[in-house]
Amino acid sequence: MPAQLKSARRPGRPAASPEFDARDRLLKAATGLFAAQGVAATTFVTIAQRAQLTPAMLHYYFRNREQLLDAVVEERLAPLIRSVWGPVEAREAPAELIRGIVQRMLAGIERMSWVPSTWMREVLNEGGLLRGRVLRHLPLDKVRALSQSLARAQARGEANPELDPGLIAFSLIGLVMMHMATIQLWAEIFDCKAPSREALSRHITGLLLHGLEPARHRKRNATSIRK
Amino acid sequence: MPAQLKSARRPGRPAASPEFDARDRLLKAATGLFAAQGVAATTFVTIAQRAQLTPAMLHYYFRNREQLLDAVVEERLAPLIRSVWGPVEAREAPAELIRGIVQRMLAGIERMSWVPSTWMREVLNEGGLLRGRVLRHLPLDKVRALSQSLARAQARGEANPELDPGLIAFSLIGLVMMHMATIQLWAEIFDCKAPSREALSRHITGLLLHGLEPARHRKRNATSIRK
Amino acid sequence: MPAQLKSARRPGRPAASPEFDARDRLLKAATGLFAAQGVAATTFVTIAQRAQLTPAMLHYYFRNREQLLDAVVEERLAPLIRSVWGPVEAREAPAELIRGIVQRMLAGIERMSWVPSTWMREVLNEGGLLRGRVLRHLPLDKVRALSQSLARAQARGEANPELDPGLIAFSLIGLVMMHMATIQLWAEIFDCKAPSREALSRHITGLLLHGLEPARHRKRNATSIRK
Amino acid sequence: MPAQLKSARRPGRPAASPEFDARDRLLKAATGLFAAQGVAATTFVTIAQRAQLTPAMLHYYFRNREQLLDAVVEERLAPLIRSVWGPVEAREAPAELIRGIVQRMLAGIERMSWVPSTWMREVLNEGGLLRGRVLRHLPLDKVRALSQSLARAQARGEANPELDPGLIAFSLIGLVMMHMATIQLWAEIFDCKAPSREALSRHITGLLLHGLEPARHRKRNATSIRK
DNA sequence: TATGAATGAGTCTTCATTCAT
DNA sequence: CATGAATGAAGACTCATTCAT
Repeated sequence: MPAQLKSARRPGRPAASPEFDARDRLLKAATGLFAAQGVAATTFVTIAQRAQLTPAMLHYYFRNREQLLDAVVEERLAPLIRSVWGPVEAREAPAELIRGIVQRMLAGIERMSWVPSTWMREVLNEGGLLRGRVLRHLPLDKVRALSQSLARAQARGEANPELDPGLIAFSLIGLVMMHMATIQLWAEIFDCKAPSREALSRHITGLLLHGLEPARHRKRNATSIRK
Repeated sequence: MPAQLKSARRPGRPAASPEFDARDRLLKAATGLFAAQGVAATTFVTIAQRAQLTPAMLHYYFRNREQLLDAVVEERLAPLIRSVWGPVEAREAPAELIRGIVQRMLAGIERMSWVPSTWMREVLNEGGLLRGRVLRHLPLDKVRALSQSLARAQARGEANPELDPGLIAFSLIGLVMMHMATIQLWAEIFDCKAPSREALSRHITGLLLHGLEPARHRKRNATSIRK
Repeated sequence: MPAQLKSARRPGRPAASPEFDARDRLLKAATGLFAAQGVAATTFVTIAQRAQLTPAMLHYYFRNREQLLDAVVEERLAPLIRSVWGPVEAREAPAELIRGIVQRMLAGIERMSWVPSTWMREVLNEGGLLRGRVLRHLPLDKVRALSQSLARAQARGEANPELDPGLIAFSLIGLVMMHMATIQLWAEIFDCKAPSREALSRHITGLLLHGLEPARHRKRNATSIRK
Repeated sequence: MPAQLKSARRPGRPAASPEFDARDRLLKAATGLFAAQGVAATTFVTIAQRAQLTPAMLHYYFRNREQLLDAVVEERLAPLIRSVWGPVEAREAPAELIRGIVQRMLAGIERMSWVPSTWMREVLNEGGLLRGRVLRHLPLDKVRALSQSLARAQARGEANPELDPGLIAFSLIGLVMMHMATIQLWAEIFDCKAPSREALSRHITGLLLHGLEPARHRKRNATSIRK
C-alpha cells in the first residue's frame, strides 16, 4: 500500500531537493489552493494541475480525499501547533505567554502563508473541514496553562478582570490568524500597501496587552505586566 | 420573471406569516447552510430540501447561484452593516465608538446567528465567495471615521500609540465575528456550556479597551477614555 | 376548450388590428424564432418573451408544443403552398410552369421571410420537425403534373433529356428556398450587400431554364421554350 | 488532458481497427445523429448511447459541446471541403469546374452520408450551429476563382448572361447538398426507390449546365462548353 | 511510479407543463 | 384572459475514484 510511504528517497538516485518530490509538490499545491479557495472548492484536478501531475497520482499518494486532509494536518499543521504551544508554562505571567505565542505564531506563519486563511475557514469555523482533525492536535493542557496564568494574575489584581480566562486563547489565536488572513483584504479596501509584519505584530501585541490604554497610564507599573 | 419581485405580500390574500413565504424560507435555509458548511459546499438540492421545496424553485426565485448570493448580501447583510455603522461619527472618542459598534454588532447577530461564521469564511477570508459583494456595502467613510478618531486620540496621548488606526476596524469586526463564530467550538473543546452573550460582550470590550491592563491603573484617567 | 378558437374577434370590441392579437403575436414570434434558431432550439419562454407574454399563455392558446407546430403549418405554411401550386396545370409547358412557380414562391416569401430557412431546416431535411405536417399539405397531383409536363417535353425533344422529371420539383423548390435562405450568408461571406430579389429571381430562373448555355444558342428556338 | 490528443494509435498495442477507437466511435455517432435530428436536438446522452459509451466519455474526449462541434468540423468537414475545392483553378472553363466540383462532392459524400443534411441545416441555414466554424474553412479564393471563370465566359458570350457569378457557387453546393439530403424524402413522397447516385449526378450536372434546354440546340457549339 | 481510459453519482440549470387564482 | 407558483424530467458538465497498463 504505497499510501503509507512517506516521501522516502528512491535508492540509487541522488536525492533530489525535497521541493521536487512529487508528494511534497502535491501537498504544497493542495495547501495553496485550500488557502485561496477553501477545501470544499478545491478539486483533485486543480491540485494535480498546479503540481503538474495527474489526478490519479493524488490517489496514488493519498488514497482519497479524507487521507489527503489527514496528511495536511498531520504533516503540516500539527508541527506548527507544537512549535507554538510547546514552550508555554503555567507559571509564567500571561503577558509574557501572550507575547511568546504571538511571536511564534507569526514566525511559523512566515514560512506557511497558507495557514491563516485555512485556519480561519477550516478550523475556527463551524463546519470547517479540518476542525476535528486539528482539534485532536491542540495541546489542551497548554491552553489551560494560559487560562490559569491569566486567572491567577486577575486574582492578584494584576490583569484586567473583565477578560474571560477561558476565552483568551481564542482571542489570541483568532486575532493573529484573522489579521494575517486579512492583510490582503486591507490593502484591497484602502487601495494601499499591506502593513509590514512588524507593524502587524506591534498592533496585535499592543492590543492584547493594553487595548486602547494610552502609554502614560501604565508606565508606573510596567514591570508588573511586562515583567 | 419573479426573480426581481421582492417578497411583497400579494394583495387580497390574508398575508400569511412571513415564515411561510417561500422566498423567505429559501433565504433562511440558504443562510443557515452557508453558516454550517460554507457557500461552496452548499448545493441547491440541500437548500431546497431544508426549505421543503424543489431545487427548481430556487431558480424560479433567484435565477441562479450568483443571484442567490446577491440576494443574501443585499437583503440580509447590507441592512446589518448599515445598522452597525450608521451611527458612527468621527468626532466621538474611539472608546465610545468601539463600545457602540461592538454592542450593535452583537445585537444584530443575535437575530441572525448565521452571520459570524459566514462573515469569517466568506467575507474576511481570501477567496471568500461574498467578499466582493459585501465590500461594496462597507461604508468606507464610517470606517475612516473610526481610524481618525483613534489617530486623534493617539496624538493627544489619550490612546495606545502602538495600535495601527487603519487596522482597528478589522480587529474590531474580526474579534467579534471570530468569537461569536467560535462559541460553539469553545464549548466543544472544554466540554461545557458556551459563555453567555454578556460574558462575551464584556470580554471583547474589555480586551479592546484595556487589553491585559489591570483595572486599578486606569481609574485615575477613566474619563479620558470613557468620556 | 379555447385552444380550438381561431383568433375570432371578440364581439363588442372594435376589432383591433390583427397584429395586436395575442395569438397572432405568438405565432409571429414563434415563426421568427424558428427561422432564426430552428424549432428544436426554440423554447416556450423565448417565444413568450418575444411576444411580450408569459409562457403560460402559449399553453392557453396552443395547448402544447405539438399543437403549436400544427398551427404554424396549418395557418401559415399550408396557404402559401396552395397559392404556389394552385395554378399548376399539366398541359402547360414546363418552362412556363417553372417560371410561374418560382415567381409565386418569391412573391409569397416576400411577406413571410421566415419561410425559407424553416423550410430548409424543418421540411426538406431528414428529421425536420415540420416535415410530416407539411407533406400532408403538398398537392401531390400538382407535383406530378409538373413531372409529366417535363417528361412530355423531353419525349418531344424539347427539353433536356438528362433531367429527371421526378426530381425537378425538388430542384425547383430547393433552389429557391436555398437561395433565399442564404442571401444573408452570401452577404456575410463576401462582405457586401445581398443581391436584390430581382437579381435572385433572374439567376434562379435563368439557371433552371438554360443552365450555363449562352444566350445566342437558344435564340432561334426560343419560342419552343419560352412559348 | 486527452481532449487535445488526436486518436493516435497507442504503440505496443496491436492497433485495433479504427472503428473500435472510442473517439472515432463518438464522432461517428455524433455526426450520424446530427444528420438525423440536427445539432440542437442531439444530446450527449444520445450520442453516448449510440457509441455504447457514457456521456462522461464525451466530456473526456471533447471537453464540451462547443469543442465537439469544433472536432466535427475540423476533422471531418474541413478535409472534405479541401478535397472538393483544392483542384479548382480560375483559368478553366466554368462548365469544367462545375463538373469537377459536383463529381468530387458526390464522391466525398458517398462515404459521409451525414454531410448533406447537416450542411443544409447547420451551415447554409441562418443560425446554423456549424456555420461560423465551417465558413472559416471555405477557401474564398477558390470560390472567387469559380466566379471569375463564369464571368469571363459570360463576357465572351459563352455562358448564360442571366447567371450571377457571385451566386453560382451557392447554387452549385446547395443543389447537390439539397438533392442528396432529400433523396430519402423523395422516396417517401412518391413511395418508391430513391434515384441512384448516377441518376442524381446526371440530373444535377444537366441542370447546371443546360437547364431545360433540349440537347439539339447545343450540339453545334458543344465544344465551347464541354471543352 | 505514472497515466489514460472509464464511470456513477451528483451539480446547476432549463424546460414544458399544470394549476389555483 | 392572464399570471405567478410549482414541479419532474432532462440537459450539460464535473468530480472522485478505479483500473489496466
